[in-house]
Amino acid sequence: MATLKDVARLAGVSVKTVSNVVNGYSFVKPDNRRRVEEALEATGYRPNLGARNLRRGRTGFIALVLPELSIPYFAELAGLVIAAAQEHEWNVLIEQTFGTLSGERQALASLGPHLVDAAILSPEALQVEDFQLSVPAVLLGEHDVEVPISRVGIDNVAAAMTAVRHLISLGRTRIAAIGAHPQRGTAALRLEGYRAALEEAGLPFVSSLVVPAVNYHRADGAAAMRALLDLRNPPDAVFCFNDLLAVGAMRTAAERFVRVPHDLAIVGFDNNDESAYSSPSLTSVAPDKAAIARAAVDLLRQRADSPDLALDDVQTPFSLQVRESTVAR
Amino acid sequence: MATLKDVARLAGVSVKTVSNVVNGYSFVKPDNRRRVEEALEATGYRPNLGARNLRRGRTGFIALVLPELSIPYFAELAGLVIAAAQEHEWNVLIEQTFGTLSGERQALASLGPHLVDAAILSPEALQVEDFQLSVPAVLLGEHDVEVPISRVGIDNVAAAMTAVRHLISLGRTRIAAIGAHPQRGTAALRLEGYRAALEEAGLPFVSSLVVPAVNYHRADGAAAMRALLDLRNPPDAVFCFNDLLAVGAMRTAAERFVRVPHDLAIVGFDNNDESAYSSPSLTSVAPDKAAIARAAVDLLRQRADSPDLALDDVQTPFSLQVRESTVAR
DNA sequence: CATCGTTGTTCCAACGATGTAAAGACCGTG
DNA sequence: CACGGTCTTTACATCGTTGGAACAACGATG
Repeated sequence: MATLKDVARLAGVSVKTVSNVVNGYSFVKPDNRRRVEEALEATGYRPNLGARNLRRGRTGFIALVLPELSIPYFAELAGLVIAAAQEHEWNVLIEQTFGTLSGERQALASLGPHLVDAAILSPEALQVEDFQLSVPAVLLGEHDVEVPISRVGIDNVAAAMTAVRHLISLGRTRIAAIGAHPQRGTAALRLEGYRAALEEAGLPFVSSLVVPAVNYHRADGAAAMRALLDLRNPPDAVFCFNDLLAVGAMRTAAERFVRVPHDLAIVGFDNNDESAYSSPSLTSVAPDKAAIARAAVDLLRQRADSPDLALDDVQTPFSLQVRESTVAR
Repeated sequence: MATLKDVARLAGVSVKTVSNVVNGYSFVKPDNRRRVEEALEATGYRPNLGARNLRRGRTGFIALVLPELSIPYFAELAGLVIAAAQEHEWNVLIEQTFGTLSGERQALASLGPHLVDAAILSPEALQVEDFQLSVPAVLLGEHDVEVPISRVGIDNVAAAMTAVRHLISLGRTRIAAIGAHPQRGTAALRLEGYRAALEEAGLPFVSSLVVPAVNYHRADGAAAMRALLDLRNPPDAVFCFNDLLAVGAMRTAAERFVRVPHDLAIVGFDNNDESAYSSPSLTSVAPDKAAIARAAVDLLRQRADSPDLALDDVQTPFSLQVRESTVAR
């Protein structure tokens, strides 16, 4: 592999001059520039990023800390983050925490400043005291605890209200919620939105219609739905806190011969790609994932360049994708 | 951020002694070792990976080049590769090619030896002449062209035969195939297996029942299924070359009121997580993704340590997950 | 023609870690 | 107590790059 030295020898100039050409420094004689460029071409020179970053004090990487890539929402988001990072000449390092506190702590611990320039975090269990980071970071999604980190995400309360209002507008009155979770900040906010929409419509808040979910996997949605259908007075609609839960719920409904959407309307959250193709297709709250990815990376780029910018809180847009899983009674 | 120098000063020893302690060199006096360890603890020292790798000539990264993270198969695989790489102290850099030749060439070009120690490739369009790599690499999946690179994957012909034999054993006789593709090596192999299974059973090969797919997305499966249902004599079973195509096909069937599995049995390929939760759930060829990830990383570790090991071709196991989408006539 | 500013180039040091060689400490032995 | 051999530590160079200072060349200016 060719180094600057090799190129310099071939072009008959100093190493620094080659470096200047590579980095687009203006004052290089046309003649030398040509010779250097020819030598670069001839040797197929590619800068050694390790060395460059050692010298510059940057690494060229950002970390993306998320629960699990096998969860479609995070996979889709990761793809978008990678694309957005590329435009800032950043490479993305993905760390999976599997949603556990220890996994998250471990991921954070490995985020020394020599490994990454910045980090995008999507934690589920972290405590306030864990957020002692040595690099600029941004939190994806809202959390109910106050942490000294910038955030990017949608307004979860408003989004949940939109979903539940939609169900109410269809004449549904016994609306369940799947996905309550004592630790998750977003869960608390979505529950708050659910509650607010019910209240607004004068519907009672029935605690037996609120089902927790340990994880947010399909199996958890299926189990929660079983519990709901076993109630003496089952719901006529369900608001699921993510699409996987909704898919699980739909599966249980099908097994129990409960007709979706007629007997049971279902709304999900995240608008996964798969949700447009289920039968029936799933109505879902659709955060603008590309906007989230872009905003997060942009925010980090700014913080990486000037570290003491104030905290920011970027609200990205969302919409409600109405599909077959919700119709009027 | 503390460096070896800081630790050395604090412990009252030379930089190299600290380095020796950090790297587990045996001959350090207990007394010094203790002092160094205390100093390491006190300063919270973490090695600068850039510098270490510059010196050692390795980067600590491997590349995972794949079409798109939003495709569940690759997302699941990526998660497993990351986990497997972690055990070898490798970080994974994901590059998306979006299945285009230019995207793949670009990804390959960026794989200089100073960026990554090795690479895992999942190409779709690359030509033989593109495989001039400067780092050890392994190809995921089989390809019909011969390339001088080690491979890891299942036996696609056998897997396809297993799927089609299953349909035949259920009494299906007009079996379609969705996913033919002129460029993709795996497509050719799966088609070969499809053909072989038909022949073995004495069933005719009907070319109108073989539908190509440009991409392997859900929409392509839906479109292909529409074409099949428009035939004068539509199929009673479909073998889809991946689960996304199968999900699309199921969706079209539902829209057209074709009953799956009774009127139409469907088999997919990849066994995505979502396939267990569709209604009906999807029978699918299930490659052992964890085994693939592990084998690929292990193989690269060996090649990284001793670069001139011979080419290898690891066959990983697969099974057929029979679910609701296939029953006897 | 001495001086100056501009332009272009080179030399040197540094980023933080590690391999090498050599020096130093320490032991037992003759 | 000099010697050799085994531990233990250190100084130094080095990986490939870039920032800064120094230097060199140049025409223009007074």
